[in-house]
Amino acid sequence: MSLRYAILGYLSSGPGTGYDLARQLDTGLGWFWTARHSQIYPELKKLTEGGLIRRHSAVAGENFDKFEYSITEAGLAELREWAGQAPSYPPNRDSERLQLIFSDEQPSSLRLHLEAHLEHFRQRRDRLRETLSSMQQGTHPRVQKRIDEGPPSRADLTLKLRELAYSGDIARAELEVAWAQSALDWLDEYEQDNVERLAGRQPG
Amino acid sequence: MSLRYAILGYLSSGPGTGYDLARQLDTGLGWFWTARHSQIYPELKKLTEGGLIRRHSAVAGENFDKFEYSITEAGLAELREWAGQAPSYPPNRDSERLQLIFSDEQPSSLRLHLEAHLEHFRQRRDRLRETLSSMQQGTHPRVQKRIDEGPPSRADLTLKLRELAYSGDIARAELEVAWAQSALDWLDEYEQDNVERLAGRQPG
DNA sequence: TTGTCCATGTAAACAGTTACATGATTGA
DNA sequence: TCAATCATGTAACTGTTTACATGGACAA
Repeated sequence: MSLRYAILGYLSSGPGTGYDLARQLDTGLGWFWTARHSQIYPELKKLTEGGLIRRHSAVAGENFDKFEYSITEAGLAELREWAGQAPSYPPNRDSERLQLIFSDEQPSSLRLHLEAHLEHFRQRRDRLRETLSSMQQGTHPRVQKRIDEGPPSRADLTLKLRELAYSGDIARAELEVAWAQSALDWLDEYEQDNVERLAGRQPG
Repeated sequence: MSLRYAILGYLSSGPGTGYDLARQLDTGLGWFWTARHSQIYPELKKLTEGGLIRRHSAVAGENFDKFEYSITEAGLAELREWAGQAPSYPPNRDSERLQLIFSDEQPSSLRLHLEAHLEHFRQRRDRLRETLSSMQQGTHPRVQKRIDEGPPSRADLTLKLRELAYSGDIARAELEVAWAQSALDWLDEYEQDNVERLAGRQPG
């Protein structure tokens, strides 16, 4: 249900094509929503039909047009209305945790599990840091465009809220890294104990 | 795709009805997966057809039978195989963050947003603490059943992995609480500054 | 007898992923 | 001219939610 607002939000910083959106949302890097182009193009159509965005042709090559979309006043109003509502939280679904608690018959797979977790969130943390850093240095094109071309009264808040959001996500990733590290420390001890127990049983 | 494993995992601690599963998964409380009964009953049928669980009648009232499901050897093998794989992480989708970064034109809604966030994760933290606590005290029926009736070699690990999982989720909730609190502190200052700025402009 | 919980299903709609499909532009 | 990237769509499938539907058990 948030895809439409992710699109409206993106376009609220300036016009863009479906392809632009797909690049932003496909990877999900530096962004808070993900979607494939196969979901984006139909949604752009719906938003256009609803009058929340407008579609116009733009030159892509010599005899080839692309379509740019711009947000309308109605779209801006709907985005603001949505942003001002209290957040709602989706039901928790965490397959990593499920796998973890049902590994109690195969502790041998725990190291793989925890190391993959560690690596995943290290990378996420690093990419989030890079993105935040580029925003703070003014080299993030889209955010800088929003700051430069939006109403001056908004500029400070634009950056501050991104900092809040990204530093929060960075802290989340750091927490996962620390969690996995302490779990791996425990696992070292656990496996050491098991080795000693087996050695004690069969000395020599 | 994890629903089948959530079900297999639940049944790996002992037999249960579709209704039992629905109660566990409907609220998602103290659990890592959520589903409605409308999704559970068809999935139980599929799993039965695949030979991963078995269905048998059990007495519910005088002239009324309910259906109990038990995991089969094939089901246990599939559960173990899945649990041993490296975790994979779904693409990030976070409507709360989207709402936050697009509130830069309506700072007036930020307090509502942050207070709702704070309250949501305070409650989640408290419920997770209660669940963990009941497991550690041996009063969590389902987990205690798994510990008591499973192979003794598994018992320590069953509890330890639940502790890892739940304490990790508790730490996540605590992080969100701390994040929201520091954001609210910033907001207090921000609004104070604005009041002073307005007062400075129109003194008296 | 009335309301709450126990108990089990199906149907329609919506959201998201994967696969299919096509063609232009640009730089090496 | 070849590969990578730009650019735009549709179709089929899977997963999830909401709504529809039914009926027994049990306690106030």
